[in-house]
Amino acid sequence: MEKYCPQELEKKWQEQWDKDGIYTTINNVPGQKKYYVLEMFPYPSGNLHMGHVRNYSIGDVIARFKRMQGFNVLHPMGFDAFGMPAENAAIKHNVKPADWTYANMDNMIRQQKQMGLSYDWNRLVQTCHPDYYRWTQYLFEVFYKKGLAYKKKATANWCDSCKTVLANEQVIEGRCWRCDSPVIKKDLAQWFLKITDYADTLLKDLDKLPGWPNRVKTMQHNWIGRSEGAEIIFNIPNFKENVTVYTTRPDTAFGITYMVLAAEHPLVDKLIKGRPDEAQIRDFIKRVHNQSEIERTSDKSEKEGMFTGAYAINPFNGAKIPIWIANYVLFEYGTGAVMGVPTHDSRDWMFAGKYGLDKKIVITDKEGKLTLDAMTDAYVDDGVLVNSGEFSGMNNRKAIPAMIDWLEKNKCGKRRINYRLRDWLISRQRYWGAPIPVIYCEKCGTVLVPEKDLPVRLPKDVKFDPGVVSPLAHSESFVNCTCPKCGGPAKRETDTMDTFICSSWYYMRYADAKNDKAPFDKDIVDSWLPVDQYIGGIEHAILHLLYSRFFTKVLKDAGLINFDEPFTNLLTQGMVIKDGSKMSKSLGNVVSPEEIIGKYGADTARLFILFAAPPERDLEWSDQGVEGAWRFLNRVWRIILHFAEEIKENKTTDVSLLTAKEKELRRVLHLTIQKVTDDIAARSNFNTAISSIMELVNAFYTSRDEHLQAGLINETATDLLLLLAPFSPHITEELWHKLGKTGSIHKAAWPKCDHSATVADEIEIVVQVNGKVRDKLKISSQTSRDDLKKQASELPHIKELTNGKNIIKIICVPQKLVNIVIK
RNA sequence: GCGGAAGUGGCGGAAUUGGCAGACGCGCUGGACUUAGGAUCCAGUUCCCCGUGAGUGCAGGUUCAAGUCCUGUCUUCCGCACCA
Repeated sequence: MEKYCPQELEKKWQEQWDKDGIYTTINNVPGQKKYYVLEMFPYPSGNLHMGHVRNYSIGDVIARFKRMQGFNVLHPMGFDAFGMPAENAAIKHNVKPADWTYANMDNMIRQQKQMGLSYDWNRLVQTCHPDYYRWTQYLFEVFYKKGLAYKKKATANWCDSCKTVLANEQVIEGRCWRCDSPVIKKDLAQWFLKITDYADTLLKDLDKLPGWPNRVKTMQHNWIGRSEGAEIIFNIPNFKENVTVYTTRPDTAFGITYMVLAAEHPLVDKLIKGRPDEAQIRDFIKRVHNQSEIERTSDKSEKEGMFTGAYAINPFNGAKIPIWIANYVLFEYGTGAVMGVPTHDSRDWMFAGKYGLDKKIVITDKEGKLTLDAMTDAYVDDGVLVNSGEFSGMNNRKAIPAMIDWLEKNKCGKRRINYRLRDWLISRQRYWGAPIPVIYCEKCGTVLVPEKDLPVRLPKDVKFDPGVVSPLAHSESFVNCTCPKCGGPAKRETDTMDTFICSSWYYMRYADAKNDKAPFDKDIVDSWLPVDQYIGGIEHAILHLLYSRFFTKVLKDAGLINFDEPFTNLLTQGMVIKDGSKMSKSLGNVVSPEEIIGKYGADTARLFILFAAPPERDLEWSDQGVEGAWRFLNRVWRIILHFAEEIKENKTTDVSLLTAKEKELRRVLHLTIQKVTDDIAARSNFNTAISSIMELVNAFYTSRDEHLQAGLINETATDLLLLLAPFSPHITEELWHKLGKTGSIHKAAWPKCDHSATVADEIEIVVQVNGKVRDKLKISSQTSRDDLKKQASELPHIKELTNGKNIIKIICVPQKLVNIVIK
């Protein structure tokens, strides 16, 4: 028998598929329903890792399955090709970022082709290509024209290793998401996208995404961080100023004993000017402002504050309260000023305790026995208002709207909804990104580069040296230009865009990847999108997935598209780990996909990675598991070739002539069809789909010597190959042709379950006594309930157990079990 | 602290609607074939005091019946974290 040799046959079929263009997708095929399956495109680091292999294997199974089910499937691939590593390579190895990036992409495409993935390569998208970033710039201008892009001076997160600023979403526990260096604060004029305008929609529309994991939705929910509360305006009589605080607990307002401003609050300067301790306070402010994210949020960092010497008036009761400055108040959130209620807020309790500030109880527990002396921490539960003027006696929850009404009536406050989400900082002081298409003219101010002049191309005369900030600023040919409005001398913006902008719309570009008149044609995009199934890592739960939702909503409002959520179903795959931790160079536990494919072939690699764990869970790499997958494919190879002669007769099964054993094999076959179809389509449980195919193969082996009907052999072999085709596309294609079948197996129709074949004549019923299995009963599946009860209770072993006991009742679950309850 | 997910054999994992716990694979044990096998095929493999036994992190509860539902609790992982 010919040996299974994947190295030869995989290459052969990859070339054949390419030649025949069997994965080329045509837009809008009449009579076919569309299905868009997409894996998150990779950063072109140079080599595929196992995480990629897992990601693409999952997507490819779905794509192939849907194609066989008759859908018109869009399954494209591309590269998120801008970003820091290309620049680092330029600095380190003196190669141009473009050369490095394109060489890496070529290599990764070669590796992807080696995996036998069914992409339509005609739709390849590379975000660093001028034909793509031209439209990224165009979309920036769409945002700008809608007032959703603006430049402002702000305290930004700065990564001193990457020499650039970062968006909030890109700071992970005080560190840079890419290089893990500590993030520091820096005041810079930066471009922002107004994602906060969409905070409420982004939050509410999470409900429109039943196909997303709850985990991701919860994370986005928390990230957006909506809270309902009130603004309260406090007068500062000595300075003729007002300060507004934001609070979610206006019901505690009579308990305010102090107020705290953020160090950056604009009023601070005025309040402390000329005070004897002004210098000390300014030192304190400076220190707080320069505190890194890590210092600020570490558990050890104490709440620290200083008194400004000024007092504000509580509008509710006229109380005079001291104004403090403290490190725990964030300028960016709310109004940058908070009220202090030590008795009903734990943080305030600690702060007041440390600095000896007053405490006043305004909410009491059910017994009304709350006393300051007995308290060891703030009382944050609900209760009844006391010491609260006209509101005393009210339930505190009910007092909240009442007290806000009072504020509005007396013009010293109002209702307010607040979000934790901040605007998206998109400027990057780097070279390898899409230039922000803006020109600064002394006469005309900020001017957009006219559409006809796009793209603003990256210059080639750039030197890469370590530590250089904004390489574009050093390129005179780039910076100096003429104003599009007045024709006078002007300067270009030298920042580039966050690469997350490029990846916020690439999935739309695939639909119409070669359009040179627009980012895409509206009708074509609307015909393909939203993406039916998106697959990627959980690490993008907030970042890419939130940004993409935002882009989709803005582009819809701009009339460019007609859908408001980009991804209908989301599958977040787990990591590939080895020896208990994530594969990484530093741990030396990396397994190279190319090596595995070289040794066993892509079919084995794909099969193992899909079989070893369900997709959402982390997957422990196992060399022995790979051997198992390899053995299984060899088993398939041998059993199919064993029956080659019978199969070539190409007969259909004559159901009327089947023996009992043949019937059983055919039953297993059709149960497998049902199970595999359900596992792929409804559950994305590829591991159990594969295990049931293995069971089918085992059953085929078991009945190998039964002189099976040629029709049944043909049916079993054909359907087996079809079921396995999405997982291991090469071996199934090879066997398909060896058996004399015509056309590509990947163009064939998915097998249908014959439900009449899945019914067993005789079934086994479990017989329990008091819930414990005591016997089993083989009966016809047609047996009536009463008959079943009777037969079960008359089993000799059961009779022994029930003899002399009272039978209280008999539970009967059809097709499954009988439970006799005795006493 | 808040929010989320998960705890099942030696290992990866299965049990979809409350109905035989451990499918499938790995590993291990034995057999067959063989000059030989680390190939292949077949069989066995939760544990123990080996029976009317125990068993899905732990302690309770509901039910004829619980890995699955309820209450409490422990552990691990992940996300957010002075957000007022």
